[in-house]
Amino acid sequence: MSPTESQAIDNAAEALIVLPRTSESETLKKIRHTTSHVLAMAVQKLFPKAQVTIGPWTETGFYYDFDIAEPFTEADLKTIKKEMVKIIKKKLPVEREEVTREEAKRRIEALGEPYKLEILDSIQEPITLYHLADQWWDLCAGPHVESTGDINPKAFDLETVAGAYWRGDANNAQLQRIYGTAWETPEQLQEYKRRKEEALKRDHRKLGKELGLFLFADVVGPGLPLWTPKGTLLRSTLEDFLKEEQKKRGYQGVVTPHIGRVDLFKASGHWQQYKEDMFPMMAEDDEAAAAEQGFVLKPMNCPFHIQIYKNELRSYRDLPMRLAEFGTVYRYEQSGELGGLTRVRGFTVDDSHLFVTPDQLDDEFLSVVDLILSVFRSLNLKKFKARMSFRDPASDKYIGTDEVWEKAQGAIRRAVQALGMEYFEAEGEAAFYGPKLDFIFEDVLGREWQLGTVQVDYNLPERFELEYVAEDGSRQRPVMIHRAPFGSVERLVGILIEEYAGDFPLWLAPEQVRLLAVSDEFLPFAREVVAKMQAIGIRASVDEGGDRLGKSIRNAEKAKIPVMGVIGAKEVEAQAISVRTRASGELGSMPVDEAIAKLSEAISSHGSF
RNA sequence: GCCAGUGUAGCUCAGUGGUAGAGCACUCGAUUCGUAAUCGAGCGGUCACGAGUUCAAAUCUCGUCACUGGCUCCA
Repeated sequence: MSPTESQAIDNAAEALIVLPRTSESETLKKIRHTTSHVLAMAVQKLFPKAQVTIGPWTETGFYYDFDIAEPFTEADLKTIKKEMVKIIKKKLPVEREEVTREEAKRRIEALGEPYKLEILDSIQEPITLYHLADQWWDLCAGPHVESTGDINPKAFDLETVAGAYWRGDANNAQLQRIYGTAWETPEQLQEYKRRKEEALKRDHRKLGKELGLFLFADVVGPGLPLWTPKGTLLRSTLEDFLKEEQKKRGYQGVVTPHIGRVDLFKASGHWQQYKEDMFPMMAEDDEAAAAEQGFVLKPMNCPFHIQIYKNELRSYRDLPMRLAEFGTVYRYEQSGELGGLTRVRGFTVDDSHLFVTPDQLDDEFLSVVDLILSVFRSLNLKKFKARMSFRDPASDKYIGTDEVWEKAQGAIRRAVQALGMEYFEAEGEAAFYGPKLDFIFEDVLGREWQLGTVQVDYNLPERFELEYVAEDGSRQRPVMIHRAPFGSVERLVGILIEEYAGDFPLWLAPEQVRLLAVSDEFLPFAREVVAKMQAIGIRASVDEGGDRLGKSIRNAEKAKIPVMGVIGAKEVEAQAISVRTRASGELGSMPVDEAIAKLSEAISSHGSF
């Protein structure tokens, strides 16, 4: 779990035990580094054939990768942990030795550790070895604690085993990785485990099921979510909100089909560069299939929007032209990559393609970033990182010339500098047609997901020979901006569920108000009140369950409904409801009209009741 | 796709070789109740699917599918 999540679930009372990230604590760096070596030593003692590779710290612990024929089991972890405790209790001194490259090579060869040899080739001087007394040593840069006795045997744990590729490359051998965590005190370890469990309670898959927002059905297929009425209300509210924002900024809605000819995607380059991520082509017969004549499900919306642009000869007076669509796309993600709503095979992009003149590019890019940031503000999303996603010049997975890429990347760099925002740069993260500015969020497990994105594209206008007529009558090529503030509605909903822990703000809540009758005789009045609320668009309902009040309240609380209205004899008499909110509890009786006015105001201002 | 784990009622889970259980939900009946669980009865499962071992399989073996964690990959 990362600190951003821990902050989210940290109440003042729970923050007594501080859990720093490894990068924030020299002590934890040393403890975790040394613990990973103790792990490796223990593994090699128990499994002499295991070869060591690397064992770095992570922000919450450490891991070590081994090459071993038989993968580790959960039971092995217990045995390994016992062996580690033994090593810790021996209080072996950790000794640093600086050696020449030749000497290191000689010693590693003597041990027969080919992976270490490869590492040696890739590191800079000084070359240091760390010894656990005279019993074990590893090529390592440190830092370490002074003795294995400095590791608290009650403050570390082995968490899980996993496969991992050598040097992160799927073409290389698959190694066996053991993940562990280590802290200064047993109390920190307990707190870490507690927070991890706490975080899991807000997992969007768990809450999505409990709140009845979406589901997956085996017969429909993996990674293809189905949205319930409640989940659909949530999605639509988000979509409507963004549509309104876009209307204010000169966007025009379009609608395009879910499938198109292969030829379209050949023209765009998708068929050549993106085929592996697409569902297989549908062809009428074998002959058509052989000739690559068929239809594919769209993995992106851009080629379709381009056709709309191309439909007429455009003038510079028409630009910028901003075509927007909530377009559902399909990508054939590998099975092991699917998970909840954050990674699916069919999802809806809040897509827009802006066709601009070169002169308009910078301003238009800035205004898109402004829209994205304002959307995040409205959703109260504060914990994100901005990533400039550039191409990897060494890779051949991109289309277009170096010159054009330099221009596009330059435009993004100018924009983030003009905005003075914090960002980081990542090579190899660009789309195949252009560089991006991406906005990255974290899920409950600390995994990072891209949500919003803006992309500068000189390549598709070229490939589709897009033009506009300039002031001087000449034909010019427009630049395209691809952008999606949400990124994907599915992923956004997943992240929002976790951010809010299922407690949606009033304006987003699928069910905003539930009226509870103290006994059945008050149901008619409750229905009357609900009808008034529904008439002005408030998502209200009556609990018709016939339960006692306590039970009805419990049900509404569990459903995380923001506002409850209790109705009994007194309320009917006074034409009022007794308001109870999820956030603040009982608020007392309030005339129906006043309650409705207040609700209505809170919803439209995105405030709370 | 790769490594590992999991799959029992709508949900959460118990059941480790001898013909399947609990709580909640749902239905019905009684109760008409004032801020987080009223009482009782009933319904509900080809134990993911398919093979195999066995006198006998939810339980053991193999395969398939799905999910979970990790790797690779990505909105």
